[in-house]
Amino acid sequence: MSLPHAILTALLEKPSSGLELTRRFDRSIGYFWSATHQQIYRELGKLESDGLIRALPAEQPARGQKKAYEVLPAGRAELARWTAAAQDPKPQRDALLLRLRAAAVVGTAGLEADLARHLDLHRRQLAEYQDIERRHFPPGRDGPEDRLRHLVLRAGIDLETFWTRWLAHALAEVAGLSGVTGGTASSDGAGTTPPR
Amino acid sequence: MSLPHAILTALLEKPSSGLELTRRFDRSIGYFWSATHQQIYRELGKLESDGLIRALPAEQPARGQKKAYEVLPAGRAELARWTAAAQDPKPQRDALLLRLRAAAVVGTAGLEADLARHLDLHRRQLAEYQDIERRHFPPGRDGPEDRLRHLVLRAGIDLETFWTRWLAHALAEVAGLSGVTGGTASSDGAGTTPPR
DNA sequence: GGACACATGTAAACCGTTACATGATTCT
DNA sequence: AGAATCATGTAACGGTTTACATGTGTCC
Repeated sequence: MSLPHAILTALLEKPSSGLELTRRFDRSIGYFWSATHQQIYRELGKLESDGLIRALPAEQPARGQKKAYEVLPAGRAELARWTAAAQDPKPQRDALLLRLRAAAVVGTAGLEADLARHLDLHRRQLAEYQDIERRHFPPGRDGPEDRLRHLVLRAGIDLETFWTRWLAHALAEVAGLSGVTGGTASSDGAGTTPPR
Repeated sequence: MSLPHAILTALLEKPSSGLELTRRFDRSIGYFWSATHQQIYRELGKLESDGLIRALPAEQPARGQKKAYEVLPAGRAELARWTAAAQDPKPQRDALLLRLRAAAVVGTAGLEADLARHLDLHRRQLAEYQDIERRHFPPGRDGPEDRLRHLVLRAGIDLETFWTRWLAHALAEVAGLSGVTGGTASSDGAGTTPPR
C-alpha cells in the first residue's frame, strides 16, 4: 500500500508524465521504492479516477502523447495522512542470508563467486550514494527539506557500508571453509578440495 | 522463488509438520524469510507432488492430523543447486524511508511518534538477537555449520544496530524541525507550532 | 457436551512481474 | 518510406495477504 504514496511524493516534487516518473523510479526515489512502468501507469489511472491527481491540460488525448500529472489538494492531504499514520515494519526477506543458512546444511560449494559479485554491486552502489552526497549535500548548506532528504541518503550510505563490510567478512569466512561443509546424511558425493 | 528453498532448509534442519514449520517461521528462519501458514501448506503440497519431499509415514490421512515431512535426495540436490546459483539482489523497498522523503514535502507532523515506536521495535529485536548470540554462540565453540549460522546472525545484529542508531539520529533531527517543514504551494493551512 | 486450542486447508483480492501491443516522433 | 525511439497501455501469470472453513483432541 505504498506505491500510490511514492508516486504522490514524486509528483509533488515535480509534476511528470508516466515515463518521466518511470525514469525517476530508476534513480532517486527508486533507491528505496522501485516500480516498473506498468505499475506506474496502472496506479496513475487509479489515482486520477480517485481524484487525487489530475492530468495537466494539454489537449492531447491520443495514445502516443505525453500526459503530465499534478497532485490535487486531496492527494496532498492523503499523503500527509499516510506519512503520519503508524505502520508496522514489513517482515524481512533476504535471499542471500537464506542461502547462507542453506549452505550450512548443503555445503558452500559455488557460493563464493556470487558473494564476491554481490560485494562488488554493493561497493558500486555505495560509491554512487557517496557521489550524490558530494554533489547534492555539500557541508553547511541545508534547509529543512534538505536535512530530511540527507537523512534518507545517509540511511542508504550506512546500509551499503554495512553490506560491503559484512560481505567482505562473509567471503573470508566462506573461503576459509572452502568446499565441503555440511550435510549430515548427504547423498551427493562430488569431490571438492579437502581441508589441508 | 525462494519460499520453497526456505522450507527445504528448515526441513533439512529438522523434519516437521506444517504448523511446526509455521512456528519456526515466526522465529529463526522467519527473521530473514517470513511466511504465513497458508503459504507453507500450499508450498508443502507442491514440493511433495514434485518429489522433493515426502510425508513421513504415520498412517494419518485425516484432516486434523499432524503430517510431518522430510526432504528427499532430489530436494537436497535442488537446494544445493539454488544455493550456488547466481542471483541478483532484489530492489529495495522501505516504507519508512519513503515516508521521510514524503515528509520533506508535506511536513513532519505526526511522524515523530511512529519513529520512536520503530526505534523501540528495533531495540527489542537487537536485544533478542544478542540474547540468541549469547545462548547459541558462546565464544570459542564453532564448527563449520555454526560459523555460517553465526555469520547470518551477525548480519541481523549489525543491521538492527544500524537501524537503532539511524532512527535515534532521525528522531533528533525531526524533533529539531518540529512542525511545519515544507510544501512549496500547499493548500492546507493547518497551524502548527512556529519556529522559535 | 460445550468451549477452546490445535492442525490443515479453500477462496478471493491484491500487488508485482513479464510479455506483448499500439500510436507518435525523429532520424536516415 | 523504413527503422528506431519515445510513450502509453493491455493481458496474463504468479506470489502474498487476508478471511474464512473444517476437522481433531483436550479440558472443564
